[in-house]
Amino acid sequence: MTAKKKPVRAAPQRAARPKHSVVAAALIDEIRSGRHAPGALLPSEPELCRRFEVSRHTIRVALRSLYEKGLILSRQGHGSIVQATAVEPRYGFACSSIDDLLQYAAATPREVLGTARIDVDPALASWLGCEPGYPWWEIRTRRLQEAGGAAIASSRVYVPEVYGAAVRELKKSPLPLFALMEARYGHHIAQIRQTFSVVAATAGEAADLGLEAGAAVMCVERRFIDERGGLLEVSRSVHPPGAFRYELTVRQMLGTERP
Amino acid sequence: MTAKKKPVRAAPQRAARPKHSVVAAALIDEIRSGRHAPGALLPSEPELCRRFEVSRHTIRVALRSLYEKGLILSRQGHGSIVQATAVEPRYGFACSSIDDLLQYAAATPREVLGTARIDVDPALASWLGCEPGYPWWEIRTRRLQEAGGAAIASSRVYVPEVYGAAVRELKKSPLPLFALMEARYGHHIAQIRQTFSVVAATAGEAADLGLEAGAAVMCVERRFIDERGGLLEVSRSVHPPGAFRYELTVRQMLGTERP
DNA sequence: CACGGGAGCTTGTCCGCACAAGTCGATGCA
DNA sequence: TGCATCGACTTGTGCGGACAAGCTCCCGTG
Repeated sequence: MTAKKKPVRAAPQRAARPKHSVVAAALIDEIRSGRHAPGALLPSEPELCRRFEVSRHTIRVALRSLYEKGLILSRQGHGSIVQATAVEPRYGFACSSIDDLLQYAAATPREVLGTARIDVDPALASWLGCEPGYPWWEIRTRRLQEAGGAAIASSRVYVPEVYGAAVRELKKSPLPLFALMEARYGHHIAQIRQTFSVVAATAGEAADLGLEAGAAVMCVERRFIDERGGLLEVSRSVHPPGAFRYELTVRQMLGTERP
Repeated sequence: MTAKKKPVRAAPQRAARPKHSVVAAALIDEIRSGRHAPGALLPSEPELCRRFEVSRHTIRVALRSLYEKGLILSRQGHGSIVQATAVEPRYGFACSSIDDLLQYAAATPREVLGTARIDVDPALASWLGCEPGYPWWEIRTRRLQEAGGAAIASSRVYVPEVYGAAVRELKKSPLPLFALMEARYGHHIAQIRQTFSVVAATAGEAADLGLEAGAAVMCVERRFIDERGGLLEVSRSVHPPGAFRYELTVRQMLGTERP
């Protein structure tokens, strides 16, 4: 055995941090300290190479990390523009399907109690967030724990009249309405606003659920909005106590780095 | 003038797509078609170099794009593991502070009704999601619409005994408990699990809120978890009907590419 | 003065090479 | 059998170079 084996690592306390990480940290610090103001250009890549005495490749890896943190934005032929002064810890969640998001009880059977073409009066229009006077569809549905079992949801769903074909399909398909609209009209949902609250059930809702009028129920209002900001669907579902739980796990989102 | 100027661009109809983009598209297609199953390893980078006849740099740019789409995950010394078979539109939401997330009514005054050091019995332990037998703190608080006004929230907050200093500070500071814990102990919150449901108020909660026992209330349970998976705080807040609304806007998230 | 075009800058793409660091199975010794 | 070690293989880091593509400004031409 020669003595050379095991490089010995003379200075184990050295963090041995990659250069690009050191450069990125330095640039983040400079931005936070105001040396590079938002809207201004960062020094060019060749200049940063000279300053930090690293290759352009290393600089680019560092800049990508700044980009992923939302601090800069690079444009070919122009430069890297400072976007924000600090990288804040961001909390959020992501899911890959709308069903996850809505926590749809796909297993529970849905009953379509009725569909009606209605003209939106001012009161309804203000709740829907649309202009009054136009025709919409109103669909009343109910969900049961199992077929013939207890009701766990009573919903009123409103969609503009033009989506009538999707509404007519609703009785034959187990899919949720937004899925039918997406499939038939190609408008895909870009945004969903959900509100959770406890309210007193209306007479109709109480009847659907087998409760006395005015009983406290969980009310979930949802607005589905397409990529142009147009309202696709508005729904109000109420659930009796104990029948509905909404779970939301939010985690700190780290930048998605892959050097 | 010589004739050499303007490279003429013999085939302008060529899309001139970057090679890394072509490689990425090919790999995405292969994954979607099932040629690379989820959990399996992608061919190694040198092998992809040979297959596509490009440099390793180009392969790595392509793989990064797959990573950012959530399709693969690379581990040094091991390889690139297929995570998902298709790049789906992802929905999510993000906010930059926990306060936004909790929609804290920072304006409403908080009343600390009492703090107690308790030993966690098995029933409580199972609800908290911790081991029984250890001492915890239980804090009872109430929030009022305005000083002297109607109660809009009654909470039971549980934290491990070691955070006693933060608990004692609670009466003097208007900050929420998790903020005190973060400030004093440096454990920052990595994950929050929230559950919304309608339940019957317990006798104590009903008394806090001025309702009759068993009244239906909105119940929000929150678990604060640190980066090592440890439980920092568990809380259960109940709100009378109409006093609490939780709003959640979720939008389609586009991938963040920077080539 | 309007405008086209080029110089000179920027970032984007792409190639080559080399070594470090991490994983995992095979090997061989106890 | 159990375990330490080695080596083959993987991705990560870092260097050098070159050219393409895009943006701005400036200058000369009409």
